[in-house]
Amino acid sequence: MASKKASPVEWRSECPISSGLDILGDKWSLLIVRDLITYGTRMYSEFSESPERISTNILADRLKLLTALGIIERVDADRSARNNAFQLTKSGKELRKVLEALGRWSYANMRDLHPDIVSID
Amino acid sequence: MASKKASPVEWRSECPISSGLDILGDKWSLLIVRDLITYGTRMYSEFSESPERISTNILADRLKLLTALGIIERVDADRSARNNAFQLTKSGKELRKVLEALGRWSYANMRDLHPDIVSID
DNA sequence: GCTAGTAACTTGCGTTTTGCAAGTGATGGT
DNA sequence: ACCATCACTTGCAAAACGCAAGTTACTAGC
Repeated sequence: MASKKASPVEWRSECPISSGLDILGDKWSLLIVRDLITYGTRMYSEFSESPERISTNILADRLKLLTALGIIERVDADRSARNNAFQLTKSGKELRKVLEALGRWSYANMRDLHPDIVSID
Repeated sequence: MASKKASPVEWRSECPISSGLDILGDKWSLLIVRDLITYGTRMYSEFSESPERISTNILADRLKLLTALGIIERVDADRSARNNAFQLTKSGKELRKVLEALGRWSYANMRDLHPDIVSID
């Protein structure tokens, strides 16, 4: 039978900010997006090399979720996982503005508490 | 003795995006900021009335953290907690750009998965 | 100044999510 | 065909969350 797939997310309200946080409101999802903006494409094992050291179970989970939401995809949709990197979809690329705003805010406002913070590229 | 207060946050790296997520990377902190942008000031119990229904223990925790980080403050710094609302600091107000970027992204990109989502004001 | 009412938290406890380490299994280069 | 290695899974301990109920302490009215 045709399966009516539930949304991968529980939406807490109709507010777009709340809805954005329902998806991206954790410490890891936007770092995956950041890496893809920085490097263009990225293989599974490469994500683990970023300085924040995401663990593989969380990584697998988030890659699945971001794929289900249409934010990232495999570079070659038809090939197996091995040597098949991830890249941003159109929707994922549009997150650049969000990341820039967040990065700028952090650099401007957290330097007192976090002196080593660097400016965004 | 003079206490050397540790930073309220563990910074995972020097990256400003990662650092922003160290502080704000959860499902609730930015909703508190959203409410303060919307209403200007807000009392403790009023936060619980927003449609996402934050529970009081999480609320107390986040208000403490956001205060320690200088993102929010009491309207009257000298008065007791009762009837003493919260408001954004200068640094908190600058988060408006982040929220706008996030809200716009969600509205533009999540409408398929979340048909009831509304546009940001 | 005593007291009642209520805003502002705090506590306890069960559930979910995270973090770490170790394990598994497919694949593609030689 | 072999086997190194990439892409995950699994198990389990620790932390964070969610809910309901309890506690503290202003403060307005008497």
